[in-house]
Amino acid sequence: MQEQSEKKGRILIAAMEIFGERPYDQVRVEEIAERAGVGKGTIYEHFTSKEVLFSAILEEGFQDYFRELVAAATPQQRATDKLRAVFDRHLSFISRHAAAARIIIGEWPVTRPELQEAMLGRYALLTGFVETLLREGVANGEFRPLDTAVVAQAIVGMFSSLLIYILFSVQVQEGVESQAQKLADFCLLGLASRR
Amino acid sequence: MQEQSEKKGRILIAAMEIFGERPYDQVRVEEIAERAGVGKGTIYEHFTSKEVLFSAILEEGFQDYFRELVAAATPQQRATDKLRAVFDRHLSFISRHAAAARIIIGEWPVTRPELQEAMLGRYALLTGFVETLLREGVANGEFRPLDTAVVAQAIVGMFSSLLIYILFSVQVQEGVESQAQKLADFCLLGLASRR
DNA sequence: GGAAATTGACTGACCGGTCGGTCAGTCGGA
DNA sequence: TCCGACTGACCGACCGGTCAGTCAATTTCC
Repeated sequence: MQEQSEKKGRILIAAMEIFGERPYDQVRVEEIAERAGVGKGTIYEHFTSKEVLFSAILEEGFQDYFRELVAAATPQQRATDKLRAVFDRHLSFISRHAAAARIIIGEWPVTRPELQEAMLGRYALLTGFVETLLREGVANGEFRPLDTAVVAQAIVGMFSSLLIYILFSVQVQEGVESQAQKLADFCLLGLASRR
Repeated sequence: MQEQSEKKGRILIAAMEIFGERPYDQVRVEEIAERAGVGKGTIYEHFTSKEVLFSAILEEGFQDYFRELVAAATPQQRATDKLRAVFDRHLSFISRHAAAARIIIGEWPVTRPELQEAMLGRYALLTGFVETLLREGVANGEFRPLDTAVVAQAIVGMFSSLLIYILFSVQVQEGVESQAQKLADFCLLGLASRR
């Protein structure tokens, strides 16, 4: 039977959902198997351990996320627009993939030691990406001169505030889009070169 | 023996340290007992379960943190200075109490379901506090009119970026203080009322 | 002496990972 | 065309290790 990869996909999806719901130790492998409609043994056919499965999810989820952000920025001309588009896309991603987002973005500071290095690599990739946008803006005069590294980190930090907003719909009445736009506005004001 | 509370304190400290080092399930109660110089049973004299101990830490840690922020803001006159002082104090706190910070700030989006409500309460308290500073600034004209709720969340998000910076000393050469100052600058620029 | 505090050996639940068995599908030979 | 030996994906009952939490024994202090 050629279901192999199809089942592997189902396992990944189920695992993503469940790991997104509660922390690692509260997730039973058997439960993932059930949700994936698969025997427990089958999971070990594809992943050598629970932890390997978890880190596969992390990697896959992050790749999807990162790809989307990059794609959102690419078509734009001005750095300002790129940044705005990235904010939008970030928001859109976490709305569509709340579970994934919680894992790949929410776990930055908390990860298990074994995965820390990989996590930091991804974090650096993300801030690096934002930083290139900032540099671009500074280079062409859209933004004031600034410490791009620091601000890039700040922006990534704002991303996680949007994450929390989405996950828990913390107070605040209006829609989410306006939330993201306001964040972007606030951010861009801090960047703008005009006095 | 009246050591009760003294031992309880040692337990809390040890637990804080260890829970700060790695995730919940990788922490053995016995290990906490050892580090606290106490028998395992004694822990159960003070806390009915591992989870209760964990949530006690969360609460205690957050209270300390929050108190410090409030205290830092109080003596200042202008909202701008208050905000700056809060940034400083936040940084100072996470430098001094990395383990605690990792738990109380780093775990926002990831918490175990049972503790979620409490976590959200704390999160609301924190953003609420920042928001009052913003409102104050807006009221006396230091800041432009803005959606204080949104920006408050953004600022709390920036706090977590500083946390990651401290925890992992991600790239960036210069000292941490300047890091915090630059964040505050960036932030205040986005707030300033002057055109 | 004894009440209170402390302890750590012990127990039982729990769950990650294994492994022998099943069975659908394949294919060479009759 | 049919058969049956073979393959390997799939499964879930089971095993063994790991702790959280208990409690009888011990120590501490009055």
